[in-house]
This record gives sequence, structure tokens and C-alpha cells, in this order.
Amino acid sequence: MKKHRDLISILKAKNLRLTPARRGLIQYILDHKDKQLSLLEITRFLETTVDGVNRSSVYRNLELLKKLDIIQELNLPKKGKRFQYIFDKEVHHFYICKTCGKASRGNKVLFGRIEKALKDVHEFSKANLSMVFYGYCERCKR
Amino acid sequence: MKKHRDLISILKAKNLRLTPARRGLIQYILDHKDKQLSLLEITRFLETTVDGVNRSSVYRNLELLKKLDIIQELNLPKKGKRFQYIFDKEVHHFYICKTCGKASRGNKVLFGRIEKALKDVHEFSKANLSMVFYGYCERCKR
DNA sequence: CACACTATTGCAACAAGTTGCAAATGCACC
DNA sequence: GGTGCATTTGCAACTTGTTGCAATAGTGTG
Repeated sequence: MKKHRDLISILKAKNLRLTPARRGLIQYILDHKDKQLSLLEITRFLETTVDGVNRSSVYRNLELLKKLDIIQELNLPKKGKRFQYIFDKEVHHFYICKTCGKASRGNKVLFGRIEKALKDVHEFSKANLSMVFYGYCERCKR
Repeated sequence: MKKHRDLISILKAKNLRLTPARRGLIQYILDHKDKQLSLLEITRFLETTVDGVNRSSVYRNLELLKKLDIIQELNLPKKGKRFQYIFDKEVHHFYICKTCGKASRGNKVLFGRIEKALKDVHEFSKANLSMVFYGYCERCKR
């Protein structure tokens, strides 16, 4: 799997080690790229496969993947903390409903358009930019 | 104070009661409109003034103010959860540094421009829209 | 200003998240 | 394949956040 190898080499380049816990976490996230994963889902998977990963390790590794811009944490109303794969050169931005917590990904065209709108924000680097919009979805619209 | 009365009438309209804890919280937030307040700051203030507000009440009231679009919760890297006043007809969007957690508010012109860029996102209501951009600040830029 | 009605609070038990430290282990080098 | 060493883990104690429920107290009405 190509992406998998990409990630491995990122870890290596930073002297980060590929432990069973990390391997499992990365695999699970890669297998659910389009989902916003809850901690419960992640923990359950790691329990049943790597069997016995302590929760502090799970938290620490999620933190690590965030720092590496591999995942992004989203705080979804009603649904709590979620983790979303964002490691690709593709764009990503999210529309989140303040009422029900539904999250949907934006598309490339819109991303480009918004990025352009931000061109005058000079003191802010748009490298690995990610954007979150909070409004109301069709169902919850008022 | 004008804004204060605005908020009070919003509460009234929803059958929400003005308890000491709520009054204190609202006052504190109004007095620090341009800060991202930490829970510690809020709690400390409420302890020393209203003396003895249970933490569950603090959490519940913050949740309430979020639902009313009076404050917004921001998750700042390194700094944790913060609460930011957003209740005015003025626009608000934030630039957050993924490394150090520095948050800065955007301005009206940019907001308008970005909002326009979002015009084709039809299934998403931009009422009380708020936007968060994650990138890197000048200091942390790489 | 007392009453009734319902929203809100405090409490206590629990769940989720954090941290320092000693033990374990991945990995580069031989 | 063994060795050394820095990274990572598990553990345990702790802090932070959540929830159900009974007691408390705002608020509108007369």
C-alpha cells in the first residue's frame, strides 16, 4: 500500500518508532479515511487487534499524528471529539452543523476559491491549511 | 450596558433563568470580549465572585451560551479549550497556529470575501457562520 | 408578596483525558 | 543476531468533564 509507506517514511525521518500500537492506529485510520473516527471506535479496534494498548498511549499517538498533519481533530457538537484523516496533497475543509454535528468535506474547487480569498492574510502561513466552517445543515436549518 | 441587556432578553425569550452563576459568567465574558478565555480563568472568577459555583454548572452554562451563539469554543493547540465571545452582528473568523496555538481574529473585509467564496455550498446554512483556519503563524512558520 | 411551576443547581459517582516515571522495546550499528 | 541507547509504553495517581437525581430557587401570575 503506497500511502502506508509514505507515512512510515515520515515517522522514520523524525526518529519515530513503528510500534504495534502505532502501526495499528495508522492502519485503522487509513482504512477509514472518509470517516470521522471517535475515540471509542479507535480504542475498540486497538483492543481487539494489538490487544492491550493503554489509553495514554492512544492519546499520545493521536497527538503525534496531529502534529504530523496526518489527522485532524474535529470537535463535533453532540458527537464529541473526532479524528479525521487529512494526509494527502488533496485539499480538505469541513462544514459542520452546530446543531447535530454532521460534518461534510468540501471539494477542491471551493477550497481553491476560499484559499484565494485568504490571499491578504500575510502573517499566516497557509501551508497544510485546513479550514472548518460552522453553520447549520439542511435538516437543522432554521 | 447595552449588550448585556440584549443577552438578558435572549435568555428571557427562551424561558431561561438569570441565576447568579449565569449572570457572573455572562458578565465575565462581556468584560473580556477579545480574549480566548480558559476554563481556569472562568472558574477562578466565578469562585471569587459568585462564590461556590459547582463545576457542572459552569460546563452546562458554557454549553448553553454556545448553543445561543453567544460564545464559541476554540480548541487551541498547546492551550486547550478556550471560549470566545462572538455575539454581535459583526463577523468573526479565526486564524489558529497549529504549533503554538496563537489565535487571531479576522476582519470584516476578509470575512465578506470568504463568505462570497462559499456561495455555492447550498446545503449548508451560513446563518451565524463562523470559520476557523488552521495554519502556522509568523513565528512558527516553516 | 405569596404561590406554583419549571429551570437550574449541587452533589456524588462515574468516565475521559493527562502526566511523571520506571520498565520495556524498536532500531541503527556492528 | 547481539548490544546500546533513545523512544515509547504501561502504570498509577491525578485532573477534567459528564450525568442522573433530588433539592433549590428564578419568574410570572394573581
